Amino acid sequence: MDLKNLLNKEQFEAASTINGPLLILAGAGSGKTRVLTYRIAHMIKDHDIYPSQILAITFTNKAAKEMKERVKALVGDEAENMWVSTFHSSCVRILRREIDKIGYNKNFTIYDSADQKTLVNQCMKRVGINDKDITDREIIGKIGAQKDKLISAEQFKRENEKNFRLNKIAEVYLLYQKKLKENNALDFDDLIFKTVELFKKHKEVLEFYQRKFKFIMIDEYQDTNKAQYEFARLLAMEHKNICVVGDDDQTIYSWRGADIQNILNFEKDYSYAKVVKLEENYRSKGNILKAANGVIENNPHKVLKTLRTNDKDGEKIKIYRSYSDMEEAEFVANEIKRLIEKEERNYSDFAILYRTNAQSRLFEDIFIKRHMPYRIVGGLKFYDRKEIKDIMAYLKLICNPLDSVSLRRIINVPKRSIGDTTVDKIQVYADDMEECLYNSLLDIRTIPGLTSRSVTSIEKFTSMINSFIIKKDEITVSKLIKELLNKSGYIDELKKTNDLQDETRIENLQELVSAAVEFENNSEDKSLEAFLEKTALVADVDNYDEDANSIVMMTVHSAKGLEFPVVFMVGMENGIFPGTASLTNYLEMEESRRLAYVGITRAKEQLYMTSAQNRRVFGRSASYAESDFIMEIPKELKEIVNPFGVVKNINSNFNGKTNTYKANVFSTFTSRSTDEIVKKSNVVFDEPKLLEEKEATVGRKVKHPKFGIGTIVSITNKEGNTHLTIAFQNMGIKTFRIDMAPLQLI
DNA sequence: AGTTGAGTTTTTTTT
DNA sequence: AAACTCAACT
Repeated sequence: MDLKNLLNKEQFEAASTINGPLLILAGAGSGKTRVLTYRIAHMIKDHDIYPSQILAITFTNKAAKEMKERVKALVGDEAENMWVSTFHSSCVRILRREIDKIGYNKNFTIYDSADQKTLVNQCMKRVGINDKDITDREIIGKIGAQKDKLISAEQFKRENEKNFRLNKIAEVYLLYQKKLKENNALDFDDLIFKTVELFKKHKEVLEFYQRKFKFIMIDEYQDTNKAQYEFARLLAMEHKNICVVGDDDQTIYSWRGADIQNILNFEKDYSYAKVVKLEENYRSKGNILKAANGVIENNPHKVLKTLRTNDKDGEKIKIYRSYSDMEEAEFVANEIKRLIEKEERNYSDFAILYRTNAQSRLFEDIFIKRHMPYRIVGGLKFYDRKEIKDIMAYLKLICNPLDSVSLRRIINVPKRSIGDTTVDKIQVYADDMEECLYNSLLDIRTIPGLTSRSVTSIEKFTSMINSFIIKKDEITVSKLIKELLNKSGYIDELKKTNDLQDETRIENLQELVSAAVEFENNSEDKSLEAFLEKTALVADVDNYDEDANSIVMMTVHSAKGLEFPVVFMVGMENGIFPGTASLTNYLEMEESRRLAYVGITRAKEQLYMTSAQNRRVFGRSASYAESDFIMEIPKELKEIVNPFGVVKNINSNFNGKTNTYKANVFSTFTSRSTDEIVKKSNVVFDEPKLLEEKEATVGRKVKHPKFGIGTIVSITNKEGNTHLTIAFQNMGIKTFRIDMAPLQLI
């Protein structure tokens, strides 16, 4: 292959380095996917490497599919033998073959977050935790964080004997793991955790996969956690042919355990590692790239790379601030209409990016009203809908009768007069006999104290499930679902009501049957197990089709790795983006800023940033100041627009008045000179004037003579007096009465 | 056992 | 504003 002509110098360097550890620092839009695909094609075509020796890990299933397709186009069908998938999918594939060695059955069930929640709640009850003291959320978070760090329940318990609270959590963690095993189930984090455990406990298994995967590639390496890092390290130990790609400025998953150190320490972890930087951006116009750099520069970070482009500057970043959130949505809709007419754009050229899923609502409303086609990626996923989850629970049970979480979910859905009390009695019996709930159901006649009505119902239920267990390998998944919908009485129950929602539910279930048919047509392995696996591990973004002609809306997180001609970043307000958590925690703030960076760099040609002076949040009205991230974009790169498309340049009224405590404001956020920051962020210091009540809004920055500068994080009313809670940069969080405190607006 | 209604909570971000 | 939870009712 003539790589030299297909790639630029750095890209060539990266793609032609096959052996040994390689770190590719790839800035946004620098063509890393192109490099990775050519690198693989080059390995197969020019170095006679078997595709089956290649493991490539991507961040989403969509990226995996795309990469495989592109390699296939270059080298032909033999590319099918490569493993290109996410960490989770690769681990499942390994575990399906080997998990019996660590005491699970190969037909294990994957628990989604709802199943996980149910089970954790069961465990909490058993351990005797009042959910007022410790919430399930906190426990689920803690358990997940431990698993991401490869800390087992036993180890976590040992390390926290002295801390009452953590010790309680550790007890839940222990019990939770025990129950997962009894149910023959793994949660998402377990998929990675258990694979690493398997590798560590069974040398021969590890050696097999080490020998198999002589060449390993990992994309989005900056977002790997400890467990994923370890998975890769173990596999690469033998041959050391590991190539990782990433960008430290795009770490946006630290809340999921992603550790930026993984990429920063790569050269330490793998000696003689070669480092290649891809610094030429082929995606965005000059102004967009400069804006992105302007923002990310406010993070204290090592400058590992500098992105540049040869493209024209293009249009300025358009800034719009509306009166209300509804007006913001209207503005976006109008702009899209205008650009479609004036610049002959298609609906599919536009993306609306926000920080939280809940923000899609208003945009959805207006697009419906105006008959503009749109799609939402993320939010309530198809497979998260109640009716779909119910049917999936049936399927999980049929596959793995040990799965009592799924069993309990559907034993009385639709209503079969098997209530909680009855199930609890059977559960007690099952625990005594040390067998699974389903087995006890089969022994129903030997269990004392049940009404004859429930016994009959249960026998009817088990004989139905049994018949499906027998059938599951003989009929197709779609056929199985259809029969299930009828025989279980699920559809009948929905048809009985006049509820409009139930009609939608029936449609959704038909959609599920279609999804099964599609699966049968496209999948190599057509088993029920494969279907469940596929549905458990898909992200919504995996189904995003860039060719459909509609506006797309999603969170900035989901948009990672994607690009759009015109991007609207909406809700750019302190308190929304960055969120409130970022206002009090500088690490959160830095992550938010990276998120903003990711958002900005999604845009190819035009970028809008919009905000609203007033918006409804939790049904209450709230007002937030314009996002700091907008201020961080150098003023010569942006222009203010109004609803009529009129543009005006920003003639900053920056009065240059320096202030002694400015250093305090920004010192935690940046290592750069404060004067420079002040110029950049357009901060204007007014003449001393006390803060008035109507000026106090969450997210606003204020000055206190003693504590310096802080951000208002909440406003409450106590006994007729307005109290402000203010987070100071260096002095912590304080609460004041607005009419007493000598506060000054900045 | 199942329904209704009041009261409570929700917002990060996802495999 | 909507979705969810819990307790008192039928």
